[in-house]
Amino acid sequence: MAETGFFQKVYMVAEQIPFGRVTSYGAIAKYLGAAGSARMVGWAMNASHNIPSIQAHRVVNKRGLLTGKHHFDGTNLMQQLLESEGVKVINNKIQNLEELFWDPMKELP
DNA sequence: ATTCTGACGTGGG
DNA sequence: CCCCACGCCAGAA
Repeated sequence: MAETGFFQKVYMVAEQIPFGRVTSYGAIAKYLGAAGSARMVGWAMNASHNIPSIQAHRVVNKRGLLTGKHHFDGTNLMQQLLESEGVKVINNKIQNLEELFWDPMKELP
């Protein structure tokens, strides 16, 4: 089942994000070879709503801002999930981002 | 077919 | 660090 679909890859990475860790759309995009098209990753994540295994709340923009929190069920659901994992979020922004950052290019083969 | 928007990134100030 | 402007590709009206 070598599905090379774009969102398929995004799902694969999103599901592999470790607990208490976060990554950026651009990092995933680059890992997929679509560097510069980070928006497409966000678009793929939007379609990931059908997959409960996707940890979309662990995916933020490079600044650590929870840009996609508006797409979750509630308004602060994303932040609560992150804080529940030990990630400190202040003003929709992840603190200690450099420490929590998980780079698929570096962690995944 | 055209136009705008969008879960972004980068460069410059 | 923050703010502004441009570029990326796909989808919706």
